[in-house]
Amino acid sequence: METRERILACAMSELERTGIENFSLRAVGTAAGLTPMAVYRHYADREALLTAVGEAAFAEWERRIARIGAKRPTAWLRAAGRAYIEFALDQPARFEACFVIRTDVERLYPADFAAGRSPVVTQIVAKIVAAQSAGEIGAGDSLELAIFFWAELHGLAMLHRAGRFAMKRAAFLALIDRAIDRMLET
Amino acid sequence: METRERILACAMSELERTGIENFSLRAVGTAAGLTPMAVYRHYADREALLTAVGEAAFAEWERRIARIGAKRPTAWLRAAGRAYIEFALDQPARFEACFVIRTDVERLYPADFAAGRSPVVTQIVAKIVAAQSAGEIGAGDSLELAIFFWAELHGLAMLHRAGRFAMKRAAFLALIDRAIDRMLET
DNA sequence: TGTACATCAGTGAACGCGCGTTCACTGATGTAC
DNA sequence: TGTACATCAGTGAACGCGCGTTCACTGATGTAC
Repeated sequence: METRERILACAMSELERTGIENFSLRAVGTAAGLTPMAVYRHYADREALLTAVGEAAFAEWERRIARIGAKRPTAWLRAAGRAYIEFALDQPARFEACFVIRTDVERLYPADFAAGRSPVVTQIVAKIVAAQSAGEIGAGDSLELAIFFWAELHGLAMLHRAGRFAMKRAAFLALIDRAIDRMLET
Repeated sequence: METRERILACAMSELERTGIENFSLRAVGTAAGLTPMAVYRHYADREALLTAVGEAAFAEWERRIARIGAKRPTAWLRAAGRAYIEFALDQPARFEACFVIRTDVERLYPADFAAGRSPVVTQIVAKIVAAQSAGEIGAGDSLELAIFFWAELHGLAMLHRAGRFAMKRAAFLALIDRAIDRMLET
């Protein structure tokens, strides 16, 4: 059904336009060239639509990670960190849907990650272990290092979203690179 | 004016109860034992009330920092990091008002911090410089180290808020302590 | 090939809700003479 | 000491708004015989 996907696409762009707190099912319908009520033909209600949006956003995030070509563990980690920030800068509402909003499907630290239920975190941990074996980064619980790595980037992204950085994009990305360098050099 | 302060106190607790996205001037008025309209006698509008709430929240944050007794720079930094997380855990809406919401008064990196316009960040930078002089932490741009320090804690707090940690308070605080240790040991 | 019927995407009016805000007002308290 | 008046905190009704959702419906398309 083509309409269903058009509604989803409009929902994504509405989300980027207005932010989650002003996300309106009616506006999505109108944006899709439909009566607001037609949306109900394809999604049970507002919440079902938001769930679909969240899943699509997460798929985009995983695509960004899959695109990373770097082979060396530290190079891969650098690229992944940068990808996280670029996702936050370029598609803030999708980023928010993935990493800021509470849902019922998010994976929990430490159990879900230790069990490999998050493909991305599992990759991060694997790269950290590989880098440790190669003596490129210091010792330490790899899962814990992964969450600290994630947290620092998440914090920088969130502070940026909160308007705390008066820097152009390039300067901010350079700052990010230095943050990653510092984390990996230990 | 006693009523004005009662309204502000009710606004704070309403904010903690409902979150910023459901914050309602009418509910505040009712909570204060007044007609919603009476609020207008004391605050120009919803936005003015929210601004007052933000200022009060920030004052509470500064009070938490002022309470730190530690003298050694690294001990002070540890205490400050822990205070940040405890603020986030104990008073999430106040934390959000201080560090998540965009306002027009937030200080910007790097200019405002370099100019000392944020008392807390200025203290953090001073402690980092002192710790560096004492050879307790490694070299590096002290302002940049301060923002990285802040960012990692902020990220951990935000991920916790997003429901990513399945840990009891004590275990989470222990994790925070290890994160701080790691940052300071470089 | 033509007719009868089922399916189903989309419509349009209407609902109740909570919101921020306005407005004219009441009624107690304080002040001036 | 008593009266007239101003001040001002608080009231209550009403406004318009956008929201999610319901409901009975229309009308095009596909299918069965």
